Amino acid sequence: MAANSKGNETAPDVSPSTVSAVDVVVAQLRSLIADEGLKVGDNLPTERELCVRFDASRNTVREAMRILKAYGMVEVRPKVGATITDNRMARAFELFSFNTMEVSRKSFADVQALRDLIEVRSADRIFEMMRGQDIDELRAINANLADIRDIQEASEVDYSFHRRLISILGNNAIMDVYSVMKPIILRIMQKGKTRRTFMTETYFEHEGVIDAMAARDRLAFEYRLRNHLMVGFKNFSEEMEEKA
Amino acid sequence: MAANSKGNETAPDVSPSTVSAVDVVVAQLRSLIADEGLKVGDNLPTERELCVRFDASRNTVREAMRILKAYGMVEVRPKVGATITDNRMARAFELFSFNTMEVSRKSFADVQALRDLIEVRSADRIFEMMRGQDIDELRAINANLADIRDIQEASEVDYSFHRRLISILGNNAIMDVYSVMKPIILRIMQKGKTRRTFMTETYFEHEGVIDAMAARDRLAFEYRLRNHLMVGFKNFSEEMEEKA
DNA sequence: TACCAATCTTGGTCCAACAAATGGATCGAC
DNA sequence: GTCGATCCATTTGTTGGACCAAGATTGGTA
Repeated sequence: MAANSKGNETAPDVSPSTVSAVDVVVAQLRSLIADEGLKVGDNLPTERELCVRFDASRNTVREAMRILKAYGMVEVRPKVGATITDNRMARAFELFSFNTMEVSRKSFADVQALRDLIEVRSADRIFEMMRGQDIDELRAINANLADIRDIQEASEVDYSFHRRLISILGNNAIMDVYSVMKPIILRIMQKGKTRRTFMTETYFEHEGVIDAMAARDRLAFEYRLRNHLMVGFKNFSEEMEEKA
Repeated sequence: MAANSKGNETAPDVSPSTVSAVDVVVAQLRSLIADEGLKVGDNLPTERELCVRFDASRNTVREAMRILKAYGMVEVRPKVGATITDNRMARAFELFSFNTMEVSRKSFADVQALRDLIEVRSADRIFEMMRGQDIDELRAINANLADIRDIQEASEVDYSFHRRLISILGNNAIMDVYSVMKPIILRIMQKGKTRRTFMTETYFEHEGVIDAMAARDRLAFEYRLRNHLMVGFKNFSEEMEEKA
């Protein structure tokens, strides 16, 4: 058993002020997983065993475990222990499920600017890559806006439309970025809108974008798409104003 | 199947993880933030005050705080306390980055395309936002290429240059994306280059970009920067060919 | 063999204490 | 009076220990 410890092993180096014991344990746990070649489904040692192995108190180990749990890397069950999982994606979405805490205004603005970059400024490449099937599917997706039952569903359709649009680029990195931003994008879409707004304005704006694509009119595409994005952000800003 | 056990009737079903005390505190913290209308920058009560307010032990409060910290919702400093932040997007991207360890050739191409989008296609905004200090700092960073000792160090400087460049946009989402892509970007930069290449070609290409900024010549900026990115990727592609 | 109870294990929670860091107050010098 | 150094109190960081509840294990019994 680790006696008094406290002094810890002989490793005074590094800047100790910025590195907390919990962070060290987190790093050690990562190393442990990597070194042991642990895969999803395997179990970590018990908390008490980790204490002696890392020479840390149980509370410290538990706080480190909380971090891994929050990251969706492990799943802890009483009596069973910590099982390695890979729910990081789901966690990423949960980050924004805290509807109690509003996503900051700047976050919205930044995301919207990035969307403009991705969707509008790559218009040339979209036009270069797009096929007839892309346009057909976009129309099919947009048609779903007629049947939406609530805002939530509408924003999902809206998101699908834009996701399908950039999928034309065939760029996985961009798709990944879009996936991560999805929770925020959904919120932007929902802000200041009603079910009716989606079924009319949003629908027609999308149609306009598709029409521009079908006509291979790049300038119209850019103009309408950018305008569409701006409208969404304007709605959002107004609602923020009212709240304040 | 998992032994049902738990003869208890009418279990609240959903939320299988049983409501642990930590989860309760997390929920209470969320309510607290919402009810008090706390914004980014505000401070939460001290741990001990939260203990009495939520009737929980300090360990429980701390574990709950670890979760919020891991989610990028609060930032805790000794003596200062927990300050509300909104780094959730950065966390989301971090989580996501773990999945992209498998870097295929297409991944490189996709990342490079995204870099083109971010750096070159936002030239107008860069020119709109940039100040004299930005140019000075870019020159200072690029000057470091003269002292680099190895490829690793050189690529770090190279990355810093580009990161500083896009920081002019003042867009956190874009900065987060760039941070996530850093490992891949570094590999792209290192491919097909030598220490000498960095000290000569890369250095002068960067200087050319800075000169264009100083002269407020946007077309030259776009041309040189895009060319710079293409050169880097061309080197990379050639080395990939040889290896294959 | 099948079932059931006692026991062990393990995560969940709490407590008390000390260390380290830092913001703020106090006090002194110029 | 202003500035700076020093001291103090507060707060987070960490530790070790304790107990509990429930699942897992074991062993006994029918």
